[in-house]
Amino acid sequence: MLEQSTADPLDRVFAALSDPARRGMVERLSAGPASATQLAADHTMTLSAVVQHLKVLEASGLVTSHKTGRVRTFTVEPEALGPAQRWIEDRKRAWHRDLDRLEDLLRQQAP
Amino acid sequence: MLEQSTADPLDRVFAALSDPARRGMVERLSAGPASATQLAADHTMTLSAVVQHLKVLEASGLVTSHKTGRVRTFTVEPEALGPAQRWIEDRKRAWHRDLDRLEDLLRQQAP
DNA sequence: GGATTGCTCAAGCATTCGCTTTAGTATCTG
DNA sequence: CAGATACTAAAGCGAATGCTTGAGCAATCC
Repeated sequence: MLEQSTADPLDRVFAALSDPARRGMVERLSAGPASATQLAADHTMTLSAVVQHLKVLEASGLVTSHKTGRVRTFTVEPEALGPAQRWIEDRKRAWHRDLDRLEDLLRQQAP
Repeated sequence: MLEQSTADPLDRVFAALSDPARRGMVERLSAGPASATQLAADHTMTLSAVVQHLKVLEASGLVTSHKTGRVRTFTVEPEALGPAQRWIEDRKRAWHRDLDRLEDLLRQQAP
């Protein structure tokens, strides 16, 4: 059994995106796949730290990776953004629905 | 001078959304404003804890609040979701752009 | 075969997070 | 005025985060 932790995938996606370094890596990867060392070149921190960030991204599903020889190549997985995007859109929709209902009430109250 | 911390607003919005309790509060507030105690009723944790979550949400700009008498009322601020939504959409766009470019290359290579 | 490269693993450490408990301070209610 | 109510502020604590350093190991280069 793969210990997949009980957390909502949304938790992991939003948490992954809350770090500027990780967002940077996703941005970089949206322009095409890259290796860990290539990704590390953009940052001042250790390769070790970069790899740890990449693990967080992979755990969230935002990127996948496969190893060929000694280099591990990372690819962005835009599908994983879907739930987050949908959650945000749902909030906006719900809010507008509420606004409209309020307007109706006001219109009835003071016609 | 208001000590506003140097973090990117995106950091704070995504971080705020990474907690299910806080997302729950935003969902609740999308249906209309509510007080701290009303919001606390939905959760098993202390009012104190709920208030701390609400502070995080307010610091991110996702909600605002104003106090009348002894009750503080919270309102959702859907505008604050804009940057996050845009960031996500930009990623998807960038990725598709890259895909298209790749297809072009393949088409040229093997016509 | 020996050095270099690209990553992996584990330990350690300071900081931040998510909570609780405790102790207030206004505000409203009877 | 005596509660009860609605929050506020602060201290404390265990767990999670974001790093670093150091040590290793397989793939590649000369």
